[in-house]
Amino acid sequence: MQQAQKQQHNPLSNNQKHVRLAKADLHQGDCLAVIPHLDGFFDAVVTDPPYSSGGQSKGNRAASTGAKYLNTGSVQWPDFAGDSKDQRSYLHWSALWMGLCYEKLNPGGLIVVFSDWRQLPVTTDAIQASGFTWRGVGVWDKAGSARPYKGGFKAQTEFFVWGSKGPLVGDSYSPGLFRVQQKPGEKRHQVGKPLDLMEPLVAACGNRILDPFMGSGTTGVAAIGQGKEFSGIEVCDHYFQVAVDRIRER
Amino acid sequence: MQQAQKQQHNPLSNNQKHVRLAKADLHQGDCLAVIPHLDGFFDAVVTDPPYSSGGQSKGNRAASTGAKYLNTGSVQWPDFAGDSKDQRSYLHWSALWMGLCYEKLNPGGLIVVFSDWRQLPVTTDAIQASGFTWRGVGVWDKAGSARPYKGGFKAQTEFFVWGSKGPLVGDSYSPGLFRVQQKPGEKRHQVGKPLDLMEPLVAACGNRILDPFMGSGTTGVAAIGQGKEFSGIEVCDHYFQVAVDRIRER
DNA sequence: CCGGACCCTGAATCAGAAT
DNA sequence: AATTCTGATTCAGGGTCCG
Repeated sequence: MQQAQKQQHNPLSNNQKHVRLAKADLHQGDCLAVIPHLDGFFDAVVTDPPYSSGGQSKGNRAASTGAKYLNTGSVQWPDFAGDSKDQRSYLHWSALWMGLCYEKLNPGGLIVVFSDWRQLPVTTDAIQASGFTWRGVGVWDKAGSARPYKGGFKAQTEFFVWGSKGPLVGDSYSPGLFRVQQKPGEKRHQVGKPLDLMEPLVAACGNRILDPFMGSGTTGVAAIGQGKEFSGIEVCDHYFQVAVDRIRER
Repeated sequence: MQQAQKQQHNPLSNNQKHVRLAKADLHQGDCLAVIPHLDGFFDAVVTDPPYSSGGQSKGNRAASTGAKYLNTGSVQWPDFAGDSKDQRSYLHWSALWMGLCYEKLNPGGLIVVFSDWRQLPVTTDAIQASGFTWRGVGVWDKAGSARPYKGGFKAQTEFFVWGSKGPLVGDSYSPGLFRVQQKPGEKRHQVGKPLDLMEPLVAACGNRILDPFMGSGTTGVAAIGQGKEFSGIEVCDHYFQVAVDRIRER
């Protein structure tokens, strides 16, 4: 019986780190505490929050993410935070951080939020509750690389819910489905998204992009690679460092 | 003729049409009235109900509802701006017909219900409210054949919500995404699904299949083609005739 | 008449295997 | 491989039966 290695994150803790690069502004801390202090306004929020989906019981959800989502004992991932909420508090929490993002967006700004099938209804509720106009559900097709599902249909997709702050202003035309295989060696986060997936999403957005759940920083890498400005927030110190290193290397 | 119209709303009226073929049992009438009188039990419900997106304009949804929603502590689904009554009654109606289907399913029976992105949250609510275990969201990729969306992401997918009556009993392994182009010439119904899409869905199911919103009968054609038994219900007389003719031709 | 040991039951939880 | 299933185990609650 190990002592819980999960550290509690105090939203108001002031031991936040802050790294400023040429086109990037990276914060370590809880996004609920950090977002209100960000400077200026953004054109888009593109993010992949913790899903809080694993497990049916409180105990399962509270388990370390490393254990929860690990299938083969091959790789050890550091835990990530914020993955232990039930549906009600997930909704409330989602509406909170989305509401803070809303305040920091320019009119017409986009929001793009990833979700798995289970949290999809909650995510669409939250995006509307926080003031956005919900405009659609996009699909990430993992190109079949998912567990087979006996007697049913394989969960080979994840979803992104998207919307805007008022009328749309962009003039890009993007598909609503992206078929991208996750190459295991490329993964820097247990549940990280492939760069090939994030690049077209970021390309659909304006110039200044915010990711309040930066993780290993793939959204940032995509944004900087397209010459855009990026602000990222990550609560977990380990992944914050990974993101800083990756974005600095670009 | 006039008399028939007058009696149309009586569930037990015997001027509903009923066509019995070798492997097919086709009813013309409102599924809420017809389902309770169907004989025996089914292995699966595969259907494409009317999406009822009427009355929900983007302008309505654009209004902010955050305060209202966050103040209602115990609401399961949001009472969002504008024509929320439409959403609420769509939910109620969906839960009604799904509940009737539930009664007619064998243990472990599957339910597969199509939805567009807008009704997706309501459909997942309804499927659970009517007793089913919600197990996933599958995707129909229309292979790009959809209107471009300026400043956003093209709605090139529709979805199917699937679940089961208790533990799964089947042993098929199906993908969770189907990429099928709708060939305009093939369409027999304004929103009909391609046969190439319905065939693998039907193949994932057991032997006896029910479609309470038969439309032009594509689900039935797929089922009969696989040697399964099919029962279909369609309220609109025109489409009922189309379905009878198509299934008879098989 | 009361209290406590005892059993029973169903729900919640947990470990392990399979996909 | 951003899980699900099974079966074992724990645990709280309620009832019974004596002391």
